[in-house]
Amino acid sequence: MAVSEAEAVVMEVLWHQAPRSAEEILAELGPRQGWQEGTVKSLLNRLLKKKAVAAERDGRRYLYTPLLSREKYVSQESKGLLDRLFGGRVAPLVAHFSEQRKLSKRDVAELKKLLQELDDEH
Amino acid sequence: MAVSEAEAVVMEVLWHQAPRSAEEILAELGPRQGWQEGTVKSLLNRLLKKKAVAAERDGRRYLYTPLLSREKYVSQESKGLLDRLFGGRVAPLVAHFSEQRKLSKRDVAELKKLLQELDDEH
DNA sequence: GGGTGTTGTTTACAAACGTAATTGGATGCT
DNA sequence: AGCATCCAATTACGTTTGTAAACAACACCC
Repeated sequence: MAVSEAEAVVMEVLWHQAPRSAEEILAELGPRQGWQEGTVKSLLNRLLKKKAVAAERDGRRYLYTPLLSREKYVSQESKGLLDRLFGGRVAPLVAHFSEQRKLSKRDVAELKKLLQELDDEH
Repeated sequence: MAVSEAEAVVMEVLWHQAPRSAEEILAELGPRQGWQEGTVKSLLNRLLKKKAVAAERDGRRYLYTPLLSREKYVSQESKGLLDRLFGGRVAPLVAHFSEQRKLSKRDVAELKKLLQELDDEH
């Protein structure tokens, strides 16, 4: 089953560092998202049910670890958008951002380097 | 309010050609999506409520036209993904696809051309 | 050993979504 | 005028999502 947007926020915390307790996650997300304890607990349980995280007992509490990798999640999301909106092709996506003036100097430089490196792998 | 995924499928039909009647839309989506008449009608009504399409009477029926442009929709969706997953920057997105081997020869060629043209506008 | 705190589990509830059936109003046929 | 037909509008219903409160289990202190 799909990881929802709010759930993904919790995943980000775990991708950044794991394993972590619910309390630690709340400490980070409470302020940032204005979430209550119950909210984080619920999201963690849904993620457990979806097999996106694992819980390992640590005394009175649990420590949570991602089972779904960020790479995999990002791939799914990105491919979804690419397929739905750009016919599955990357160049039109970039062209879109270019037209929207969303390409920074830095982006352009990095893209050139990337393409260069692709060439170099002969 | 946000246009949902199923609603976006209807929008695609209208972006491709408009104005169109509910019947025409159903003729296209019924087979492709396995949707019943009521489904398409409901989606059209939700899109009306969200001001994403307009309806103009044509005798006994309505003709629907997009109010939300595809450009705008694509921009919102793309920016959302970019911000959520790639820190709002394009180069990491492309790098991701590159790592996933999702860059075709054609993509690479087009990207080079695009970057070239960006340079040319001095 | 009974209250108190701490952490996890279950339940709640409104909004959005996917999917559709039902109802209702206008049009036309007989 | 009465009935069938064709659309659109309303209502329905199960699921997912966002957000959280209520409840339960266990450990600790006095």
